[in-house]
Amino acid sequence: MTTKPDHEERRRQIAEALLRIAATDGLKSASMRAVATEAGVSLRLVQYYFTTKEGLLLDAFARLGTQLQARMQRWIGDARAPREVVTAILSSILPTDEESRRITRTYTAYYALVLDDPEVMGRTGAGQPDLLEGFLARQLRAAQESGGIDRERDAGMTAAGLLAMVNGLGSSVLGGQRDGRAALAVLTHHLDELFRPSAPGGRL
Amino acid sequence: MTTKPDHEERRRQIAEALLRIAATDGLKSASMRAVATEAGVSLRLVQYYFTTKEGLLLDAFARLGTQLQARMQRWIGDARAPREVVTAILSSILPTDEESRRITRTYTAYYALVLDDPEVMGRTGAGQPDLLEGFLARQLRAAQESGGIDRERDAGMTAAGLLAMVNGLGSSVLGGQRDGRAALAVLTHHLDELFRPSAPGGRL
DNA sequence: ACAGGCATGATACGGATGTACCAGGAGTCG
DNA sequence: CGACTCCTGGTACATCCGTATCATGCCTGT
Repeated sequence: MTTKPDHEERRRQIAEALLRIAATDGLKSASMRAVATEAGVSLRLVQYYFTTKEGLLLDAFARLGTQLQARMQRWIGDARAPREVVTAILSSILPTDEESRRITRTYTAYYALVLDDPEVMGRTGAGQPDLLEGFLARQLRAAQESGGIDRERDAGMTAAGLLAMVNGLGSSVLGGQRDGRAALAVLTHHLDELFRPSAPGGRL
Repeated sequence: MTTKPDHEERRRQIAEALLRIAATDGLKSASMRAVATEAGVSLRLVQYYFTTKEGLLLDAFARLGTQLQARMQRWIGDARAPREVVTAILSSILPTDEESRRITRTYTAYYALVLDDPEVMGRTGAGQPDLLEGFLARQLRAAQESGGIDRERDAGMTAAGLLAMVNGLGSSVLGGQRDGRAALAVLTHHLDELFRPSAPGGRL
């Protein structure tokens, strides 16, 4: 078993243990020792593969981002119509099933962490939202081109608003204010509002 | 000075010290000792007035809620028209000035805390959002009555969406993705979108 | 086959935290 | 006047954390 454990594989194993703990007991419970136990390795091993705890946190965070991105891709699937793509993107973020609940929860934990240590994460995770918002805005503009959305809407503003709304809805679900279904209902309601069938003879 | 320090006054002094620390250095930096130092009292005093740390956290949280409510009342002022009330409520939450930034930041810290200890806060802070959402929905319905908003809109859904959006915008501001002005711009854009009977006039 | 280095285990160290304990001062009421 | 109760201070204790240190094994290259 000690034969060439493939550095990367070990790192993945440990980082995912961290994420597992963060999702269930919160990030503050993810001590080095707890991660080691969860991953089934010794404390020294965790220290070896990730010299410092910050290193471990950053690496795990990057993997979390990859997981979310993969989930989004999966939800988008082969959808090509802008409305479907937009719906898929936004719905995939909402904590409706166990996976998304786990991801959202962990993301929030990291968010709280970055608020306490404002400089720790430079743009490791800060660039993502802007990219996503830009992509979303482009999809909305495409929908405008094809007549699905009123052309007078500001795509950038709408994208920002939708993303913020989904984010807020996720928080409310995690906070127990409503469940995933209700959150999804709010989202789809607003998407229906946005993609309203334009009345014949001009917009209302 | 040792004469009847008025229990309540002392508690306020200490709890506000906790909030001050939470707003600047994060909740995790708000140790008993740090709070004591910030409040200018001895550690024993903090222990005396709030037996346990959880007691202190809960008390401070209640005061934070009061502060936010007071701010909202102040922003609403003497506004009576539904649109103005709605705008005031939502804008007051957004981290645009130092006070709201402090409040939002601290609220977020508590939110992260409650995610780790799901049972600690029963409904101490869980009832508030629902009440606010109900109030907001009622204002929206009033706006529909007076013709400010399309009568076919679902007021409940809209209220939930707006609140979630403001919440998400606040997070993005705290995360450094945009500043308070930009967040306010997104909000007002959506409010303009909502409150338009049929007249597409010039925008500001 | 042997040496060198990568990988792993056990444990120690300094610091911080929440809470408990002991001791004393001040005001009040018998 | 004396005792009792409410406050306040100083400090100790047990625990957990991240990290560092020492020692040892196994694989590989030559």
